[in-house]
Amino acid sequence: MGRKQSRRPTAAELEILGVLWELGSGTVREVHGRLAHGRDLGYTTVLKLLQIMADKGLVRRDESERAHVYSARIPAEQTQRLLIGDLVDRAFGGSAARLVQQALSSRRTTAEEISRIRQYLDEWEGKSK
Amino acid sequence: MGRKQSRRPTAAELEILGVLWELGSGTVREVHGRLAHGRDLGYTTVLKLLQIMADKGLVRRDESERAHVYSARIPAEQTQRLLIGDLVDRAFGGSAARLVQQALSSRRTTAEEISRIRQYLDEWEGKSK
DNA sequence: TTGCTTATACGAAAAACTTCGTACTAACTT
DNA sequence: AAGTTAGTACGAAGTTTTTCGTATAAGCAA
Repeated sequence: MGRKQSRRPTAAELEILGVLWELGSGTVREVHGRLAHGRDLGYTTVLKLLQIMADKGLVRRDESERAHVYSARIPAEQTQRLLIGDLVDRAFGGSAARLVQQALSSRRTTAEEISRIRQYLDEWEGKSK
Repeated sequence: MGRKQSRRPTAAELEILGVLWELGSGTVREVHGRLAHGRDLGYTTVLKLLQIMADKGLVRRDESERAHVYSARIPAEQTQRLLIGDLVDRAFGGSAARLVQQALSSRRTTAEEISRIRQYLDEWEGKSK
């Protein structure tokens, strides 16, 4: 039953959260469908993981239908911040700028994304001034 | 002996890599010194980890002196890209821009860092045009 | 009803990661 | 030489995470 949350989700948990953030909510079958695409991943594996996550408080479970419906209990943003903070501390010597630099150079980034990032920067500077 | 590399380093491995990236190279004692600061972390734990990492190909080992000297085999940048790619895929639906947005909003970012980021963006756009 | 399909529950094996103790050895020190 | 110090090697226990098999039950179909 509901334990404390707020610790970093594990790799597998994060994958599931990713699906739930995208879908909004989903049954085990739906989540499994997304995840087990090319991969060989058992149905009950996903089920068990979701049960564990429900226990930890990472997901909410709606049991009103036979096939339970799960949804993320923590908004994507909160978890993302946690993960970024972790990564910045552990791999980037605390510098967010360096992370951003690597993020830009490591991925194909569209012009549209670039301009969106500029927009964030503008907003950000506006706020802090 | 030398196995395939390029898989994601674990949490503990990343900590050690961080020290090695900073120092350039170091003995077990030196790495342990940095890591076991306030913490209670055994000397042989670090030794074993470095041995494992050498086996995996994550670090290079110079055995010419009695106290072996280790150094990271993979540059920080490459590992950072790997980690970011992973995170973007698993937690940001593939959008680097969203990661950047969160990075900016989740950390105290100095004006200097902001301008450095703008610089990257300029360079980036220059290159891709 | 009887059987088939599709669910959940849950124990527990398997795998991955972390930690350390003990054995052994080389190099100093006295 | 004998003892002490500082190092590596490595097995293995401890822990956490991941995976799945088997049991069971609900619902549907004939």
